[in-house]
Amino acid sequence: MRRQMVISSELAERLRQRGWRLTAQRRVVADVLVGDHVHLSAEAVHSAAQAVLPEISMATVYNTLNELVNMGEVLEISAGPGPKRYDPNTTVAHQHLLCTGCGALRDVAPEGADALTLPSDQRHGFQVVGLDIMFRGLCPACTGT
Amino acid sequence: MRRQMVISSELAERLRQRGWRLTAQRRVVADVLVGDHVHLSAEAVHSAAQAVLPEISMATVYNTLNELVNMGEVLEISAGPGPKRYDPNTTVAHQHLLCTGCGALRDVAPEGADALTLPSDQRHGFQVVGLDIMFRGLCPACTGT
DNA sequence: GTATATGCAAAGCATTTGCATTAAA
DNA sequence: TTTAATGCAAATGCTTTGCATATAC
Repeated sequence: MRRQMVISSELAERLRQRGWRLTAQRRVVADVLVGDHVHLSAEAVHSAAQAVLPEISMATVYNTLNELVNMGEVLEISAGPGPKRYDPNTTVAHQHLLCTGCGALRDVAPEGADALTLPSDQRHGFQVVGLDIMFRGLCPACTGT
Repeated sequence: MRRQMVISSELAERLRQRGWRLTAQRRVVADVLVGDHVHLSAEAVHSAAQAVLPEISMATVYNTLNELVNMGEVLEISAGPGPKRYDPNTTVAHQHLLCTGCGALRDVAPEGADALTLPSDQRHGFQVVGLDIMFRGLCPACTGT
């Protein structure tokens, strides 16, 4: 059994070294975004951040999330209706499984993902950079029995 | 050489037989949504529809698109920023290639897509129904030489 | 001290909704 | 004739932006 050690601002500190101006707000947002199967909406990040720093604004949360996405430290996921979600799991390649009933989202590692390629006659002259896979289904709670 | 024959309402007529109340507006929207590599925004559908039926409203376009999506006759694609797009190609299984520069979207048939599965220990109890694959890259125009 | 981030409030865009009118069946 | 679709305009939800103030460096 290992307890979760709160290493405040592991990510934030790393970004500071890259020249990121480290504010209390940014540190809190970075601290919220840790772990697997974490797919928080901006709203959820804001709530969690407010628990620590009550005066943090939505605008700052959005600004910070967009910076983290542009820096490649957080993934942005648009799935189904509702707001975008933010996924801090960038170190391990993974895909997603979405419940079309309730929107629940899980990280998954499908089999055969490496073998998946786009033949050159299918590339339409594009320079292909990456791919995202979204499995759709119903979670246990939404399956009805 | 084969000229495109305008078969007015092929889709619309089929849906009428399924009990869809066939109005001029719905017929026009259905007529706009034909072909491969067709990924129109609601706005674009509205413009194209207005060329034929000037009085058609955005609300009706959205209503109709949502019905077609719910009937499984049109696919809804959320990719990157900007509005959703609508893809009438539902008969042939296919995936998408997105230009992250300009948003251009192409239908593709990747290799190895059939071999792609989610092992049961990765399903988190979900009943898996399908999957979407989005290749990301830069189109010829956005590659900069 | 200076450049940059913050908070607020307002604006923006995409989409949905309520309701009286119109049209399909 | 009846039931459902339309158009309009207002409302919604999410996200971005402008600007004066505050803060990291």
